[in-house]
Amino acid sequence: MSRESTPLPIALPDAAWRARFRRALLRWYARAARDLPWRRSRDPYRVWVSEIMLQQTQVTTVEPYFNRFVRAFPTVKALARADESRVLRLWEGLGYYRRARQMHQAAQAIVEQHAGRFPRDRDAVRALPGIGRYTAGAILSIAFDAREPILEANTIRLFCRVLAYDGPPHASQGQALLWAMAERVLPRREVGRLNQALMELGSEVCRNRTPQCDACPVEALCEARRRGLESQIPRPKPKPVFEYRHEAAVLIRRRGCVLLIQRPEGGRWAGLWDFPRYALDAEDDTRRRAELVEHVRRQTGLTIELGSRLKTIRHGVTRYRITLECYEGRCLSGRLNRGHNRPMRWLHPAELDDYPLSTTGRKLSRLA
DNA sequence: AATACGGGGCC
DNA sequence: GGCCCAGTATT
Repeated sequence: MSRESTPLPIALPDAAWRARFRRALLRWYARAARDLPWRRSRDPYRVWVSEIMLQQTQVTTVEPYFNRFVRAFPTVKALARADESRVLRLWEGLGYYRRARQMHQAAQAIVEQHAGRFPRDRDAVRALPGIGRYTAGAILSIAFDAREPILEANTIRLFCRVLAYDGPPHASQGQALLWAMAERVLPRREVGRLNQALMELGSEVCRNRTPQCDACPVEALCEARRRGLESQIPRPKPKPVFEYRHEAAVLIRRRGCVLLIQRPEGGRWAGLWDFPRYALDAEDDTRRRAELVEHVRRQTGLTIELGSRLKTIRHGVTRYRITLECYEGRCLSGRLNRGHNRPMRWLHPAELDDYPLSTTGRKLSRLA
């Protein structure tokens, strides 16, 4: 049977080139590899945890989170039987919280369907929530030396330059080319080592802004370097348009407790706890604060008296940026509105440690 | 193919 | 302030 596949935009290197490339890369990696916590063991569970945490997250950010996490949950089974709120608590500040929920769910699936042993089968791994093509390839190659390719930020940049491919790397044509390259470059054995060496080279030498071509083991094989194009490849991504908005967060106090709400399912920070927040017009201050008292009364049934403004936080969030003004409120009367669909609780400040909070919520909790 | 999903590192 | 980061799932 014949399948019509779109031809690759440019030709892939031949076998002799690939052999030279692998040899130079591995020689360099033997000398230059960083000592990272998840490289000290090939336990598939640890490899898995690291790969999930490293999705869209830099190595230096992940390191402390990884160490705490595997200490708290050393095995798949330990993770599977943990409370989700404890898992989220250890994920606090890392972002993309769906990763933590999906990893927790996947751990339970591994216990039920694979007797608690991380599966070696490609399709079984891909079937786990939160594991896509990259992460499956990374785990299978690093933990089991399966001959599986990977493609991620570092190797996209590396391959684009080596091949002098200046098309958009995330479009389907670019992805086809780069995944094909990722597969063709693999050796027969020690696949995990090679995949990690590719990422290490992309991260440490073939850097985004300032490629260190003088220190690169494959400089002589790099087509972008040969043409002097290394600083123009890959082409920068089109920037998303941000929406700017203002919100107010309120610390409402009553008898030594503060009011928390749980963020609704389906939205941002789903299921995490937070201080009540209200969208505001960025207008004059007195009117804003009067509106705020009314918002709180309508939404919670509480009558509050606002104290001083505590601080203003700017934080960048995907696709919009919030300026958050934090007010202190004292609860004068009223009770929590039962009809409101968001769960709310009065909590002692000491109890806040037991609840997974949004990042800004955690910052606010230190004021409580 | 486009979009939602976070927060911090680093210039 | 902007750009980027060991991507995945959904529409």
